Amino acid sequence: MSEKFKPVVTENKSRSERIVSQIKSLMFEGKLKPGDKLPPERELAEIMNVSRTSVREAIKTLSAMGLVVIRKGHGVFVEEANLGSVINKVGDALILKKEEIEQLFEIRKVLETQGARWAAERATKEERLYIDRLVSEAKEACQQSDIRVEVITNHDTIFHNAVIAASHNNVLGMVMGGLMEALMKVRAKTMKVPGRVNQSIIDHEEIARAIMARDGKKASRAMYDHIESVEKSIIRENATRE
Amino acid sequence: MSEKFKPVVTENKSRSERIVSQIKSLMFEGKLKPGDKLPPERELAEIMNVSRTSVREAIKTLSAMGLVVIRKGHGVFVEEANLGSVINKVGDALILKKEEIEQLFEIRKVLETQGARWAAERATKEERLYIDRLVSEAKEACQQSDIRVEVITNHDTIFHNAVIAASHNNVLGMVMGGLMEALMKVRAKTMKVPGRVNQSIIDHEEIARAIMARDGKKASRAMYDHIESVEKSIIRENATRE
DNA sequence: AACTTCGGTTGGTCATACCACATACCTATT
DNA sequence: AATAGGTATGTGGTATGACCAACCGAAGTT
Repeated sequence: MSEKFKPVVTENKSRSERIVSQIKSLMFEGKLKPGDKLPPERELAEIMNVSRTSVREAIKTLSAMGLVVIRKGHGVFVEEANLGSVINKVGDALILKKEEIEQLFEIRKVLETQGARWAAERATKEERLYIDRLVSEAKEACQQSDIRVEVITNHDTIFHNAVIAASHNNVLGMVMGGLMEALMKVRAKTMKVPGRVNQSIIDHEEIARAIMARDGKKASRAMYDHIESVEKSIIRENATRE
Repeated sequence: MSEKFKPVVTENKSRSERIVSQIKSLMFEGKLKPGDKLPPERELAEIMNVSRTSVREAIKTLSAMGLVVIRKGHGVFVEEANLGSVINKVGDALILKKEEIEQLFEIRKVLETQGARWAAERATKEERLYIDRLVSEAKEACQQSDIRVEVITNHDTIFHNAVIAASHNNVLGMVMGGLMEALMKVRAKTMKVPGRVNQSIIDHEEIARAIMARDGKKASRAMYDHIESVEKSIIRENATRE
């Protein structure tokens, strides 16, 4: 039999894919709003006339895309499909090759530098005070002898997030969130470099001062220096192993 | 029973999740490179001592994240991890709020401006010539009367991608790919604004000239002006509706 | 030589059973 | 009556085993 007798409309989509687009459509049309609970898998399978397997695979896909959240024993719930939820998932998917770490820092220098500038220019009084307090607390905590690395790492994350938040650009926060998550594995090690902790605190102090003074240019510059300093530590660390 | 008697290591991960991170680790360590073929599902299930179901759900997740591509009758193959693929799949359901669009453009100004600068400084001769040729072609195509909007929109995407690619920072490419995907829907409309097409071509020409001349500062500035010009068109368009 | 056929590999779907977690309700002990 | 404990039920998670559908390549046919 020759080629041309094959069915014309192939309908290439698999069943689970069709379920995915169907549910996405419902969300787009507003018939499924954030917070809504999807019918149980078994029920959904019956309604759509497919096996539970297919339904599960569809839901698994939607979950990986961040459009729904699965809660064992409760059900499947619709998530808000905003830029954030999507980009946040990106961190999971991002795998950093060693040569990409350098490029990531290039981006950080650009984005966080600008973020610090915006923070200095736009932060409310509360935000500025909060940032300042963060640094003070870290400085104190740092003087205790039994200080653990996790605490500092944690502070570092909070500090950077606070600055980004004060920049009043949510998209920036989302992007940085994704990138930092990807960098996490690498960064945990960084703080162990001798002197790194103290240097970071000093750097943060400088940045905070600039933001308090609402000096965008200075904040930007301080952030740049800080990131470059951290970068050198990480690159050096990573060069030793492998 | 008091809190402290709970098991210390909860190991919350489900089996499929564990398989996902296991495979991701292999990719991170370079033991699975793009193009590599994963063992068949049945085999994988046996190796890992789990059911085929779990393996399939794991692969489904990896696929949704864009880390692998599934080819029926062939097998599962490792893909290069790019941020765009994730967002790409969410596509229709993504809704950009107006304020997010503004913030997105703020980020674009920062990132693409820097990207243009890097492109001017780092592009190879071939890359520079390619960018230049792109603009020439678009200019010609633009003079035809029966020119369709899609063609120009397409050129615009290709041009911006080419500049980013010439910046020699892959991470930047991934981030921008994701962001632009999110902006797509909005942008398709922009080109319909009277005069927008011609203005874009002129802008691109200016950027290309600066890159050809390896003038980072000029390229950066030209890109900034271009994006700001596009932004105004989009904001104006979007303000009219809703 | 060109085409067809067929068997094996691999992902896709189905049906069923059972496990693990969460909640609400009910029971029995105090 | 108050509370600890169990139990029924609803929900997602996993395991089997069977079969379907796309693909490839080798063997067979014209």
